[in-house]
Amino acid sequence: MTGTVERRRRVGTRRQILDVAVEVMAERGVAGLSLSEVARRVGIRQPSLYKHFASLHAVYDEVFREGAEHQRDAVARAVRGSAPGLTALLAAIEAIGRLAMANPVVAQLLSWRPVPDFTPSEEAFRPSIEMVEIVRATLRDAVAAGELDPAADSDDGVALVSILVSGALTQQLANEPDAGYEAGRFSSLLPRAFAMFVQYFAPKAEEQP
Amino acid sequence: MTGTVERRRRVGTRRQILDVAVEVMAERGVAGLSLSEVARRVGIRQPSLYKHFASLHAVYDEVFREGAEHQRDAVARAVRGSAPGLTALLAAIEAIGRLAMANPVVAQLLSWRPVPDFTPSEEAFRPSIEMVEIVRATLRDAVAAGELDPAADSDDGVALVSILVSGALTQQLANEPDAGYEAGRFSSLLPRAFAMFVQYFAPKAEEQP
DNA sequence: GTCTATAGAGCGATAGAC
DNA sequence: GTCTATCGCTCTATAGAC
Repeated sequence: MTGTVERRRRVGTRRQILDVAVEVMAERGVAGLSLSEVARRVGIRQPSLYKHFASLHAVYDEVFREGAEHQRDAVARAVRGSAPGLTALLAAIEAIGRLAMANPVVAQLLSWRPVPDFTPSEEAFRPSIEMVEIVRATLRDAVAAGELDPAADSDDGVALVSILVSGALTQQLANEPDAGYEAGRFSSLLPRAFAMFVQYFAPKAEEQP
Repeated sequence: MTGTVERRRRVGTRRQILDVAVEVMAERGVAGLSLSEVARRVGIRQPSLYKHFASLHAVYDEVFREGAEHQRDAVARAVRGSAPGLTALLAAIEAIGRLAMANPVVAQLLSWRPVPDFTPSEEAFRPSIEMVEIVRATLRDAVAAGELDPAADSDDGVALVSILVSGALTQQLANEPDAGYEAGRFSSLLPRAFAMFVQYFAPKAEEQP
């Protein structure tokens, strides 16, 4: 039997630092990340960490970047796997919800600002922008298909979607963080919140010519 | 001219500790509150703080309690000053929004869980429960007046309202914390989010007998 | 209710040997 | 890329004099 430390070594120290960092944040809160604690659990001395990351903020930044990438990829996958338009939009929303509840710490880092002096670098933030563009494109598709009023394809439309998603997840993470996406009192309301949005932007009577 | 420290002394040390605590949280993040820093700014030695509060958590708890009371009072005031039903509900929602943007730190303490090892005491939490009851009562009024479908007067109805409110405020606080309620890209969408809710729970065709 | 003194612990980061 | 040693700083909380 290989000891835990030994096994961990084999995965690559850098990878391991990031995983343990998320672990620590889960226990102490996102702002409670400490490189000393990470080093302790990884099984190296704290100064050795600086060979892998330039600073505490650099660790936050990389966790942010990876989290944003996963989120964008989950949305892209959900959209690709669905009929374009409203079906894809709902799939995207649910994908974000499931991912957030499976990884609450990263979700908090991405959508709140829990570490006051940390701002993600431009590079770390880029996947989030790309994700918004994907959502925007599904809104455009839904409008083109006559499923939504043209007003939905707008900055306000995207903002309203993000309000619904972040509202459900915020309430869920703050009140029942361990409930899971399906069981959660708030996260399970996401489809109904989506229905509110769809009804609000229901296309007017005129059909496309 | 009275010096700052002197003036502060006159307001009462306990009051001052709470005000400065909010100040510090605004600068360092909610989780970054430090009694040493509070004592420094108040102009007393840090051990003296313990004559006023038993611990760091006790300070958090009191900030939470006062914040929850203010929120409840703002909602009660908004409801009392409006026609019962939907008008009152919108007024309540906007009151929460304005209060949150005027006091972002307290809003974060109330609706997120930014301090991992702090949970508000039952007493501190009570005003929040009372606020929810007020909101629930306005839903009941709106249903009785035929403004909403009976389904709106339910736990899910309240949860959906809270999702809209916390979603708009979370996005606003995380992305444009200094924008103010009226100017904020997200907070200014609260009335439209409310309209989504109203339309979703529009009463069915039958009138009351 | 304020003070001094102190215990006991934590942290991020750097220098320099191997 | 790991280590030891260390700097310099932060913090919460308690004991006990006034």
